[in-house]
Amino acid sequence: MDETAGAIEAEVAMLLRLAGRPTGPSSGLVGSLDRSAYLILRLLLAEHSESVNAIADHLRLDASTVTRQVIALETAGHVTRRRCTEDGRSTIVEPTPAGLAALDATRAARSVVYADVLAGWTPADRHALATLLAQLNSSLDDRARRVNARAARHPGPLSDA
Amino acid sequence: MDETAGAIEAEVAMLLRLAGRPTGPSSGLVGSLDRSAYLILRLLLAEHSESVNAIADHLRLDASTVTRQVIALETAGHVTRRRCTEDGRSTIVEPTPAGLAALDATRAARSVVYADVLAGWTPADRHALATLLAQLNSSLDDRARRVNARAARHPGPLSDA
DNA sequence: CGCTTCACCTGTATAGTACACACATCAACG
DNA sequence: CGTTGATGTGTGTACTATACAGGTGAAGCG
Repeated sequence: MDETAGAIEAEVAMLLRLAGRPTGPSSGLVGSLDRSAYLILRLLLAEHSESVNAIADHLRLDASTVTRQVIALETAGHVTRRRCTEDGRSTIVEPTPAGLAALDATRAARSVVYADVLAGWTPADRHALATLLAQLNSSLDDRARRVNARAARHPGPLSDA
Repeated sequence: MDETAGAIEAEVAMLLRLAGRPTGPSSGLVGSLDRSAYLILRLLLAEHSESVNAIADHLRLDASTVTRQVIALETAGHVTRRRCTEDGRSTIVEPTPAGLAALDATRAARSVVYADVLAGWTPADRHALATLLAQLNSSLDDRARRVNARAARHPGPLSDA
């Protein structure tokens, strides 16, 4: 019944290989933001400001990973960090104008790449793919949250396949 | 006109984050093949035997990376390596029965995960996603080959956006 | 106050990858 | 045949992105 599940899994695995190194010198994206910086700035564009923890939650990343990435973004001048006045434990991360400009440039560069990749596609197929990918991301995120919640209740080794 | 290109790019970037760590203890895929081993064995199942270079080409990986992964697979007993008798430079990689069994187990485990992820989907949407992902992979592969060919002719720094 | 929880940061480890280079082999040519 | 160049593989090294464990300081609760 779910032969499509296996097929989709296989395609995703291959997609990770093909699209998974979008940064690095051989990708044609030199000088732009790497994927994590890109996703963080996209989030900050939508939310204006977020704590490190909130970013980690949105991106399903470890907070320590986000800490380093945010520090790198700050060093690059793309975000500012400050202690939250209401809760001195939190760090508020906000994008700078330069960061938003870099986001825009990166988005434009990547759109060009994908416009090239999708050059032969019909508008209907493009639209369908965009919709289904969004749906897939939502489903993957749902599952990650379910698994996380279960792991928190049963801190033993995972065996959920 | 190609606003969908940007949307697809954004969804792919997010998908890479959500699906990109499928191995590791928190994925529920402990004990299975990692993604590269999985893709190599899938290729060997289809082709029966391949040289290191051929694998690298199929997977768009550096040959040195494939060398290491094939050695790891050999150590794990999942493939055999031998010098090609016709061309002593080439190494012929062949799957072992144990390797094919591991591939099957991994495929099953991953199918279960994706069956779970896709549980709420209509068959039509699943089918459409599988088809469009295959199409996307094909388009990405095409572009990678085009870019590669161009880089080989103009060995300077890339600037193709 | 003292204990616990929380948010963050730092240290360390790992996977996966590429690039530069070394080595062996083949192929072609004189 | 020996030299020369191309090709396939393997090795040394480095880098990125990530997670997990542990430390530090702030908040909150009794």
